[in-house]
Amino acid sequence: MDRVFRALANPTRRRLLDSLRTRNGETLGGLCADLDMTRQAVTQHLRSLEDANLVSTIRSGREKLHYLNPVPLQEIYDRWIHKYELNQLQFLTDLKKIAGGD
Amino acid sequence: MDRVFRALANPTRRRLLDSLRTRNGETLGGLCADLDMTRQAVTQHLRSLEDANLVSTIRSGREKLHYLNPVPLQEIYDRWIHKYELNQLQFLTDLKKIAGGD
DNA sequence: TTGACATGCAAGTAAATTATTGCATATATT
DNA sequence: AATATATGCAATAATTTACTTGCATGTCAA
Repeated sequence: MDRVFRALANPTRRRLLDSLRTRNGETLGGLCADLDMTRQAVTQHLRSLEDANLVSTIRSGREKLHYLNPVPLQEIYDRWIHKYELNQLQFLTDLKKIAGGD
Repeated sequence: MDRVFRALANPTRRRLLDSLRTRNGETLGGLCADLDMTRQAVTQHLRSLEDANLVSTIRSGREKLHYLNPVPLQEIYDRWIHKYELNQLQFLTDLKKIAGGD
C-alpha cells in the first residue's frame, strides 16, 4: 500500500494514469509524447507505477504496451479513505450526542 | 490536491492521521509519544499535514491541539479515485464488446 | 542486410525529503 | 521567583527522488 501512496505523490505519474484511462494499452513512445521530459525519465515513472501494481505491461514486437490496473486505487479507498469519511468518524457522532442532535 | 497526495505519501504522516482519527484534538506531545523520532521531526510532519489542510490546530495554553479534517480525503476520492472505479472505465466496456459479453 | 525506430540499461547530478541537534520562548506549577 | 513542561525556530546531515546524458540491444521495413 505504501508503494501506491508513493506512486500517486507525483503529478507526472498521476498524469500518466490519466493518459492510460483514456488510451489504455498505449506505448511508451505514445506516453512520452504528452510529457516534456526524456523518455528515460518517463520509463522510471512507469516503473514506479508498475511497482505499485497500478500499471502492467506487455511487450509487442519492438513496442511496450501499458495497461491501467485500477484495483490498488480501489483498495486505497476501501481500506483507507473509507475510514475517514465524515459519517464514519466516531468523534462526529460523539459531537452529535453532546450537542443533543438526532 | 498535490499537497494532499504528497502528505499521504509518508507512513508516519498516515499514522498521525490514524492517531487523530481515534484521538482527535490530541496535543503535539501526545502524538509524539506514539512515534520513535524526535518531537521536531513530528512537528515537521504535522506541518506537512497542515499545509495539505488535513489537520488544523489551535493553541490552548502551552499546548497545541490537533484536529483532523477529512474533507481533502473526500475530495481525493470524489475528484480523482472515483474516475478510476472499475465500472467507470471505458476500456472495460470496450473489452466486453470485443468479448461479446452482455 | 542496412538503416531507422522503439526500448533497455547505467551512471551521474540537482533538488526535495526526512530526520537530527541545539537553543529560544512561552506557559504552568510550586 | 524559580523550575519544569510544552512548543517554536534554525541549521545541518543523510537519504531519496526526479531527471539527465550516453550508449547498447532488439525489431521492423526497404
